[in-house]
Amino acid sequence: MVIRIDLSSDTPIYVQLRNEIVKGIGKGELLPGENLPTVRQLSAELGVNAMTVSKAYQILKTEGYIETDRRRGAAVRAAGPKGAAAENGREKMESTLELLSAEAKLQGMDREEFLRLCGDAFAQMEV
Amino acid sequence: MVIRIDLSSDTPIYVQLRNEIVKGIGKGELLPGENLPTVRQLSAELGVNAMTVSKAYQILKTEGYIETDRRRGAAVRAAGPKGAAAENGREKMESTLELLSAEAKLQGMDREEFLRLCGDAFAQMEV
Amino acid sequence: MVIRIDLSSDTPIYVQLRNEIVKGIGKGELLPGENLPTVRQLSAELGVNAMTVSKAYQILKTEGYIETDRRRGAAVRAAGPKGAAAENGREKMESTLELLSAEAKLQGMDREEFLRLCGDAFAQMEV
Amino acid sequence: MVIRIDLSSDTPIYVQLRNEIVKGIGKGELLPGENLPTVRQLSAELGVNAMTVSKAYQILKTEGYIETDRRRGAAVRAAGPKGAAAENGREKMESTLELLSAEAKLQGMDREEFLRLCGDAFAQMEV
DNA sequence: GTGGTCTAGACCACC
DNA sequence: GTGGTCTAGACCACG
Repeated sequence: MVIRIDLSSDTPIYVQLRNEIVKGIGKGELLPGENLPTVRQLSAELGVNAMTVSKAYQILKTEGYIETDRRRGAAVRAAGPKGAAAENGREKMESTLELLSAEAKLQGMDREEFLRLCGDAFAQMEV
Repeated sequence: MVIRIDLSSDTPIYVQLRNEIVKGIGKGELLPGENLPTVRQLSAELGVNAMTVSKAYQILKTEGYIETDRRRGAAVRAAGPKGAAAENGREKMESTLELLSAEAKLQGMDREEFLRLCGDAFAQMEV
Repeated sequence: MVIRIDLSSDTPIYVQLRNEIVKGIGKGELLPGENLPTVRQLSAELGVNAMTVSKAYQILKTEGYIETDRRRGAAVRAAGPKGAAAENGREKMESTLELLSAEAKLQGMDREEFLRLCGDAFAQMEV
Repeated sequence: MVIRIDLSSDTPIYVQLRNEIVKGIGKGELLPGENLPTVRQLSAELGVNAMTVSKAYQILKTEGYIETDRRRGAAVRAAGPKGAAAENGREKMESTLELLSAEAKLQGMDREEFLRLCGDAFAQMEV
């Protein structure tokens, strides 16, 4: 799986990392039960601080996307995200979609075009 | 129009403000040409510093959502956002939707449900 | 002569006014000795405060572009701008051109293209 | 690189700073990838507030002249200014040149002299 | 140590 | 009265 980080972005690196991994799981590039690279591997590969990778993993763990086994390292959780995180996610998702809708409409997009964009995004998760 | 700010959020106040106002314009709660509250009014109402509000207005101005007439204060721009901001917005929007899709799918949502959510969000802009 | 003012611009209206009139004189749309509209006429025509127009005229007068006769109002000065203003203008002009050159180059323009742009601008003054 | 600020000028300090840095990049005094002084350094050196410097940097960032890496501070962007800023710049540049031409002509400059001035300015960017 | 955010309060230009 | 600018000083997130 390819992880792309933009060091000059304003979103923190550990958040970018978290997002990229969530996308990777969603797309099936990382399968349930599959191991993630170790913190050291990934930090070396991306040229970022190990603490940054560690922080991303920790968030993914609290959100229930991954679980860590002392012996095997981090692996994608089979059961999917925990209930609590999911509920929070729902509200946040609606709020984000509301903002996105507003921006889309004000750029002249109509309902059909916006939904096509949404559908295209979701389609990437179904391959 | 009601603006709700979460002082304990990790997203900066001026970004929250910017987002709320974009939503307000999108929903038609703020009509083209309509005046926004003055910087001082809004800052007093929200209990934040005037510079914070000013910063939000300046961003909205460079994005082309509003314009400021030295005589009347800030008002919603009739022409809509500038081309430049719109182009950047497209890529960002696709990236956000990709992440949202991944999160949605991993919470067990199927395509239909996700698109319904998207449609509901956009519907708020069409009232 | 047509004067176009952008009320939502960040450059003060009286400066825009001053600039437009200088351009007008340069282009020959306002001939030496020709009368300018009265402050009241112009302020009414543009829908701006009379004091704003007055301020622009005052600047043009100190710069030596126009002169005011109590009986005839303001008129384009035959002799052109005064020496002092001209000297100041020279330095300022060089500084502005330096900035413009930098911006041009960084946008990928080459010398030839930049000079063509400069030549085109000057050509408007020679019709 | 030497940065000179005129505290008594009517153009805001952060704009002067932005302009000086753009000139510096154009002249090659600041090379692509090279680091700019930190906000605190520069603010101390110039005797202005850190926020003022920060504001200048933020503008240069949105214009695409520099980028900030959370680890190393601000650095000159290799790719040059973003397309969006470049487009706006073109119109503004033509308008400025038009005004400059008028002023030049009214000071008695002829086409040849004006173009020499323009050429001299651009030459500084080609050393 | 870096930039980013926010505050409280002051002053100014513009209209 | 409006937004814009600047200050001095504090705190925080990030890495």
